[in-house]
Amino acid sequence: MKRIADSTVRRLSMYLRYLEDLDTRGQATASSDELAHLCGTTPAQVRKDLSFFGSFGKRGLGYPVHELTAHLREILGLGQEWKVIIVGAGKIGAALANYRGFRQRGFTVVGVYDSDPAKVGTPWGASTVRAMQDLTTDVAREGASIAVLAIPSENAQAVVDTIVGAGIRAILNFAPTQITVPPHVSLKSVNMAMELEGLSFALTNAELIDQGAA
Amino acid sequence: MKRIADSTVRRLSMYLRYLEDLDTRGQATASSDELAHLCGTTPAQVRKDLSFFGSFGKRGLGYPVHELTAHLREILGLGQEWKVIIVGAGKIGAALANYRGFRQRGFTVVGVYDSDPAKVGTPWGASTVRAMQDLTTDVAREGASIAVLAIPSENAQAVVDTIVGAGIRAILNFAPTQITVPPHVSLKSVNMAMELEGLSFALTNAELIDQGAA
DNA sequence: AGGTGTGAATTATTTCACAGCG
DNA sequence: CGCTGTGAAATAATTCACACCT
Repeated sequence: MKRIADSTVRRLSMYLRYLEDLDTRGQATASSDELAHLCGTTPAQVRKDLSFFGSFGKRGLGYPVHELTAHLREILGLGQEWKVIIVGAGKIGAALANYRGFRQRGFTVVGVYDSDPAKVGTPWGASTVRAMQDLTTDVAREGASIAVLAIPSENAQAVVDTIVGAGIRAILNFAPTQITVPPHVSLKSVNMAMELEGLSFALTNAELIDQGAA
Repeated sequence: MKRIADSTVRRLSMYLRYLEDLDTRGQATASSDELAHLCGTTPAQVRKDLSFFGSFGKRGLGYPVHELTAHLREILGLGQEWKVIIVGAGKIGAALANYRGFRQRGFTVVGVYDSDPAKVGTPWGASTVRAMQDLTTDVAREGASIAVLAIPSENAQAVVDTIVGAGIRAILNFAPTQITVPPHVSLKSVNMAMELEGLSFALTNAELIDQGAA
């Protein structure tokens, strides 16, 4: 079976985002052309992306919005609730916990952890910050499978080893450092410094840039 | 002149990150092999990336750490101070303003803006949150060239038009929506929902995934 | 007509492999 | 030697273009 590229998955996520909009507005069908325009890609790309997973469209008509929305949710695995822990009770952790889209898409934060004893026990939304020592048993009890890592780089790898040992199978890493995970664990990293430096590069070397957008 | 891919620039940023570490530790040279290992890429990739910009290495020896660090900083445009405004005085804005790497790499926040009258005037670090109406004249006076957009999707495009009109030439967008900018403006988007959904997809379709890492 | 689905062509990116220099 | 720099080869991603359905 053919492998799906990361870039494809990101676009699926974007299609879903806009299809939901269209669905709410009651639009029945959308063409690859319209979807491409909304998402800043090309009609051929839209059709190719979707065709990996089936034939959802009707020739001459376009894609049924409501139906395709459901399909994409299924494909992306959003048909279930995902339990998420946040490791690191700092500003980034707070921003994420607050993030509306989080809950909206079926991601539930079941615990926030910090290694700083001063933070442990302080209120955090409806709950309180917990100690790292509790993490392993909590994850097992709650059945959390995703962790958001919002900690400094210093001992990021040690923390990763702990949470992987606890049974976490996917990690969204905000620490600006390279971490490694076993093959059965998925890892995505978001690196602010890298993005900012990309902009700095673009401003400095306008003529060398691939394209102006992202 | 050959165009530089975005992926290349991201790796340069990563090389810099680790070269700085090595430099601090007093290591004089580093081979493409060592660098690749630290950054999770391949030696050939490291050499190809660097060779776009010059011949920095010595055959049989490797790359001079201190010198290459300086070169990369220059290439990435980090030789100067970049003035940054943050639009949206919420949690994400706060997390970013707080981010150490920000200042460290020569990015200075010169203003924080919000359209909510209740937030305008409230303290923000050493400064206070300012009104959107002040943005255009402030940007011109301060010479800010980068904006971080940490606002809801609703009227993101209108805000973009305003800040582009004010003279901002690079935008880091955290709003989970597609925005368009004129060709002379650089845009990078970070989309939490997309990352999370990528993990959800990976957990759901383990066998379809391109690779386990990022 | 109007718009999907898809093999084929194109373009971009990564990896190979080796000549050549210190 | 050891390791860079780089064309050439391999792979991956995107775009084209058109047969085909409604």
